[in-house]
Amino acid sequence: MDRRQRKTREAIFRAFTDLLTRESYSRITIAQIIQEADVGRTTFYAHFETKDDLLRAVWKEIFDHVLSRELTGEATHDFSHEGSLGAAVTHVLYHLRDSRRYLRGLLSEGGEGTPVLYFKEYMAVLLEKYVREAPAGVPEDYVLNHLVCDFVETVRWWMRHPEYSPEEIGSFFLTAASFLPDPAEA
Amino acid sequence: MDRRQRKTREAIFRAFTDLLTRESYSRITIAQIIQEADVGRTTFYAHFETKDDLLRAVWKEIFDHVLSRELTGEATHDFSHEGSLGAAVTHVLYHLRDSRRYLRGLLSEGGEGTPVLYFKEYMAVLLEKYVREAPAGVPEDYVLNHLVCDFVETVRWWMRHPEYSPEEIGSFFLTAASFLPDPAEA
DNA sequence: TCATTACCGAACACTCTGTTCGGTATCATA
DNA sequence: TATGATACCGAACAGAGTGTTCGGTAATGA
Repeated sequence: MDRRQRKTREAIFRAFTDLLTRESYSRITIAQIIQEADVGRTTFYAHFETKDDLLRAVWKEIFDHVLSRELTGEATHDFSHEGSLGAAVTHVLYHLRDSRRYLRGLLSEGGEGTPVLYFKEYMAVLLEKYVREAPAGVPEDYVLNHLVCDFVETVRWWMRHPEYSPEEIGSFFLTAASFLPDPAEA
Repeated sequence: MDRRQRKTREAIFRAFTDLLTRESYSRITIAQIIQEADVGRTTFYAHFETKDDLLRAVWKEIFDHVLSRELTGEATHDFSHEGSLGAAVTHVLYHLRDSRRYLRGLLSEGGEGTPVLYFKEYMAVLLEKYVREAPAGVPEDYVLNHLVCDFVETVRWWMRHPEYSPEEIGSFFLTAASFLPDPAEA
């Protein structure tokens, strides 16, 4: 990739995440981004089709990190329970904490606007395998949807209460969410 | 209230809810509303400050109905367990089903205006009193927030699966949500 | 060196919002 | 029935934002 392209792309990313620390996603304009990135309008649209496209790229980068845990040797957190739900959740939470600076701007929109959608898609894939047998009559996709939303909501709550550790937040989630294997038995 | 005002207001409401059956909230424009309502642009802004203001009014009307159950003698649904959580939830679900025609447009994707926010505010008030003691260490506002979001998410799921009855949906919610008194003991 | 390609910025067309203004129709009341 | 208040109308306007076009400049990599 051309060095110019790389630099421009990074400048846009940095500008966007910087803005997200101050403004919520929907309030950020392209004009703000290109001004902060010191990049021409045409250049922005050469890299991203829309603001939503840039958003998707940001989520992708976050979860590329999350999913490449075996590659990064940095044992920043506990892998002793590798494979268990608790470990998986905590792992994700650690990575999200690394992005907390701008994550708040992505999640602060009270509703279920676009910015949360990509997050949910990734989490659905991650949580799918941990769904235990649903109680009689409760549809399976209801359960998964329920879990994903619980997790997203937990993270959203966390952004408003950053004093808690990933482990604490993880335990809140596990305590709150039904339909999951008991942490002890997993 | 002036008859003209009443008619205009109702025309706008009807136009708005009609549009919500076809489009999601964020995609609806003022131009569409006034065209559908056959009302002048100036007139719209004489009644509502913004589109969000109209949204709030719609939610208010829904919950005015929900909260005035003792006034309406119509026993459209079961009040035998009046006061219990199960009855309260089912009651709300019945009323929401009456609005299901346009409710979907309010809950699906939402977007910038965060149409779900007002819904959550009303539900927070309704569910507050049913929160049981949270497990040790789990903050109380986390629990309430968790509950409200579970309910909203349940309704959202319902809109995509309208074949279920209010009672069934209610039981899904009660089964899924922790932090609630056991239906039997409430 | 040199063709390629990224970048630049100004201008443009388009959509949507919310306001202003002068004029018309309808209401409530005396 | 006369009259003042007020709701409504439409056209026009300012302002903000999006996404595109185009001719020119500069960096890249082979």
